[in-house]
Amino acid sequence: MALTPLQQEFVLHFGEMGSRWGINRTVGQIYALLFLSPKPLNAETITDALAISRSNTSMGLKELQSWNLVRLRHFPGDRRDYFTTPDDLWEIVRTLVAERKKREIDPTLIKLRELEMQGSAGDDYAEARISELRELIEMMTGFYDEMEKLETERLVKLMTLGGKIAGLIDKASGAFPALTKRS
Amino acid sequence: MALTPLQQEFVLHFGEMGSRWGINRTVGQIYALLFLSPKPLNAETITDALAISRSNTSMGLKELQSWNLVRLRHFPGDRRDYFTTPDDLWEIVRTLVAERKKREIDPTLIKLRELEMQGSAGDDYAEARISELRELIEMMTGFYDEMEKLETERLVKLMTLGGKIAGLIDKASGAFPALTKRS
DNA sequence: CAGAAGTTTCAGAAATTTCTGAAATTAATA
DNA sequence: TATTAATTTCAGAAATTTCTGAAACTTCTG
Repeated sequence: MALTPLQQEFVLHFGEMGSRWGINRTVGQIYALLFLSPKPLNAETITDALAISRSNTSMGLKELQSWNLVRLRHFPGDRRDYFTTPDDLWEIVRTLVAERKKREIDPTLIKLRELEMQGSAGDDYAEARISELRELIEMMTGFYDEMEKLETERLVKLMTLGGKIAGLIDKASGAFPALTKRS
Repeated sequence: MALTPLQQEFVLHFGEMGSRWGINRTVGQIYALLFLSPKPLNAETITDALAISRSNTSMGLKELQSWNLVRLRHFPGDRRDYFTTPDDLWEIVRTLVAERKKREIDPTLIKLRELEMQGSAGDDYAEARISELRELIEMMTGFYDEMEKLETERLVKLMTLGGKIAGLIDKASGAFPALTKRS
């Protein structure tokens, strides 16, 4: 399968960005290719579209599956595995955020709680800083949990409220005088 | 400077997480050390606390400076550079998010716009997908820009609104019947 | 200006990650 | 059950990233 110039450039960009996103070039390219493909692709097709080894494709797909970023499909009379990305971009974003939280935040939250439990015998500053950090992360992950629960439609509304957000917050929480415009 | 067991474990954890966060072990460790230190530290002190080479410390600090994650301090009669992290954790989070956006999102947004400009001659599906992705990222970065503008106090309120958020959104945007409880 | 103190640069060494080809494994079909 | 097709595993090769020590540079001080 030869790539169109548009696909080509998109795929190469995702490959290059891969390292900044915590995945490798191949994984980025495979994902990009699937993302732009209207039909599910099998490993063989991916291998030759990207000019990589068959084993590299296999590992890349395994990695993408561990991120829940691809869906497996089958066709009657063909026993090869075919892969796609979800049509719904919001679903993709939700997965991406959930997985990054799991890998980048949760382990640290666990570690911070551990460190607080075991105490510190006189290292008061460090203990306070760790505890403050743990609280902040808990607040943010709590907020994330709420966002996660919202239907896409509400999420879109929230995101497009623009300048109205500040006022809303104030109304919802009994505005703190110093923050309101009048007085 | 010998580390307390608490500092030690925190520093090692941040070192290990470094690779998942897109920085290297040393950079993670230096940051962790500064974060827990009540006083600014100079390069020499960092070097021996972490048992790394002086040049590695220099590179790590440079990297942290490029992320705007450390502040430079000086003391009278001492011409060495001393480094700290901000006391305010919210400031740290804001910086972190801004820098990650700059490195992980902005280049892709630019690339997507480029690809849309140059068109595609018949690759309709890819073109539609790219355009949809670009729109979604624009919506999210627009929302980020709004959040970014909020004072920390309002941000905290928003994050701790809990279950009230859905109702708020509905009220603010003339609730969509299908989403409200009544009817 | 000469020397000392502090910092950065940089080429190569060390470590780590990614990728490949070959072999092994799994599963379907004859 | 033997054969074929598809996929995975894995040891080592290749590429990349990180780290170090030595040299270069910068800035201050006597």
